[in-house]
Amino acid sequence: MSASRPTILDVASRAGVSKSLVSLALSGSDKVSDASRQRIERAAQELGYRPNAAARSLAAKKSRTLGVLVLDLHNPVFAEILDGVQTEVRQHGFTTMLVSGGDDPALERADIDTLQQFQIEGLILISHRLTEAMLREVAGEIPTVTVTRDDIDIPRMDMVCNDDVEGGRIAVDHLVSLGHRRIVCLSGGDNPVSHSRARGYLEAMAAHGLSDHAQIVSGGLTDTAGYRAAKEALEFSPTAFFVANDIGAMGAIAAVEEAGFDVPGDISVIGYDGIRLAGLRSVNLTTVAQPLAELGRLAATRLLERLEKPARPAHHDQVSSQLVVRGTTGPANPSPTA
Amino acid sequence: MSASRPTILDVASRAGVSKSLVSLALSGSDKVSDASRQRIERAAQELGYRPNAAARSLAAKKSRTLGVLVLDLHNPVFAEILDGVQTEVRQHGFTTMLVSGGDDPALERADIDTLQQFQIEGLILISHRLTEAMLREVAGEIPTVTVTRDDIDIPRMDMVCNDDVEGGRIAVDHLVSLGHRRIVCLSGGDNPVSHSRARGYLEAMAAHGLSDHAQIVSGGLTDTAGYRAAKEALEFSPTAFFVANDIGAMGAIAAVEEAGFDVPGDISVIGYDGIRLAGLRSVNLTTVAQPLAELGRLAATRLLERLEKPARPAHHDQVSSQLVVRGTTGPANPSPTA
DNA sequence: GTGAAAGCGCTAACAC
DNA sequence: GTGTTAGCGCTTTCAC
Repeated sequence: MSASRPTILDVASRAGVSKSLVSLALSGSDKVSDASRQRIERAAQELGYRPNAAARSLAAKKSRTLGVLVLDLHNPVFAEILDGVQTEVRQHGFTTMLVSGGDDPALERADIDTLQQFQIEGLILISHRLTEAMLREVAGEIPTVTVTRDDIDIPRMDMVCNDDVEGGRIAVDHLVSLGHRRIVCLSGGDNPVSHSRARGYLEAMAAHGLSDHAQIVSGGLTDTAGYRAAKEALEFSPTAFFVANDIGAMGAIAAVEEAGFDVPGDISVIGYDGIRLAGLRSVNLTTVAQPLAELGRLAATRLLERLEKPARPAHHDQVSSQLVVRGTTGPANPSPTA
Repeated sequence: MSASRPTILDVASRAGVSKSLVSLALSGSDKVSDASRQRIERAAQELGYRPNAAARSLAAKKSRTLGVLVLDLHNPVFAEILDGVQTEVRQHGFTTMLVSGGDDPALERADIDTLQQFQIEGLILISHRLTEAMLREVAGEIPTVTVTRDDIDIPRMDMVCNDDVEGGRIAVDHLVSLGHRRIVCLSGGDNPVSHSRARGYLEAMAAHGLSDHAQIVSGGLTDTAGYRAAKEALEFSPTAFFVANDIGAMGAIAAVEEAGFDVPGDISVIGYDGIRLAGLRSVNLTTVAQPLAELGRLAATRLLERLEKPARPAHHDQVSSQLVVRGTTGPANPSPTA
């Protein structure tokens, strides 16, 4: 470890020019002669110079960095959305700073705080833990786009979402077409995504004249939550479960099989999200698939656009899901046995 | 969006003190009178003051931020390691900056570059894509600890690893104890983890006098890689697969079942990692489980220690895995039929 | 205890 | 084209 990192000044003196020329050259300005540019680039190269983002951001008053907050790194659905975000963001020469981890709103707010201290220029929220007040506060301070959350309408905040109500309907329609009537919804708990999906479920059940059978068991968006909810929901002797997300559905299947039922022989299970994992033959989960990478790409695009035009009205994008039929749903079994 | 964020100067004038006092007070110095401290804290509060990390890092020449590079966000194994990292890092008042995404060494090097520009004080590498030259370069510039990679010994670089050779042996011992002989290793490809695990496999096969049956098919560390490798390996008519990691094992199971075989009736499958997902009844994967969170915690600890004592000799920690028997391994079936 | 002053490494006018 | 000059918001001596 040498004395200390070389600065733009070291590069300047080595190249025999002033530090401003170095700055210009390194930022790709066209008002630098080729000769100088080359000398500067060589000097930087030889010195192993690396710009100091802190200084740059301080001076330029922009960091070219976007913050991303993610609900839960354990659920691969976020990695798939992030792929889309990254692709788009990189193309525009921005960097991305990722945080995750806080389980409650306050911790999550603290995570965003960290992001803000790093002078991020915009924020992508792939989470829904923030309270409305917090969200308003954040969105008021920094260009923000939410992914997967459309419950709170804030003037200049963009939202990109899947049509979760439609998705819920798609799931129910599929199940009903297979002859199911006692369809229980294992909801993902108290958050906008889950609410919408549950609403779609309710609407579709009603549309099929099945309101009497409609039954929602509230759980969460993790595997264990799905497991528990399914266990509890078994008492309604359902022939099918519509689970709020794929990971939860995997948990639900575990509970169903543990209780001695066959999937889909006795009970069908349909998930939501369309994570790659669900496509594995060993999982083979029927699901309502969102265009995950597209969701991420769109979010990044909207945010980048807003950085250009901060005042433009909010965009509310909605993408559509698609039913992917695999092995966990099948014809209704009128009297499943344990 | 108001004029512009309040700075330490705004806080100072509102509290009627100088900016240096504010700085002192906010960093918890004891040479500030209680009266001043309170006025300052109130002012900061009222203004919604948030420190500018860029300025702070520039002035203090330290960022209190650690960089973390992760191989693949799609594999939950990294989320579980990260949990351990985060827990430890937060306790010490440090922040963590996470990057991931580059598929090849150069891109990954670029990711680290980004991290360095943000003046991270230390680096946790949960990846193994970097070439030896790159790793030396990086480790020479910044305190670095690798997790999950112990192939390159660099003077002041700490390493925390699982004993993957032992893990490989554990897997084989388990399979052999079930009567398996034609055990094929679906390796994770050309990287240190996979090499060690494969070596453990080879050693154990030899120890059991099964060297003639030893067979390694090279794949990768993703579900699809496991799937493909298994498909290919079926030609050796194995009675068991030892797969380099859990996600790969899930892919392998898919291939096995797709070919009409039963797991574990015809072919047993054992994975490696011990991700939570593997414990789901619907997956129910027998595996060699690493203490994931502990791995992360240890890495963070070592790095934090090194920041204190930059020159101390490198620590090479090794943790042990544990066999977790679940439903994908069973007694050998002498003649599996499709 | 408290304030003044000198930078940290960089960008962005502005002169030349 | 190129150099000079002010800061960006903060920490940190060093006087008082």
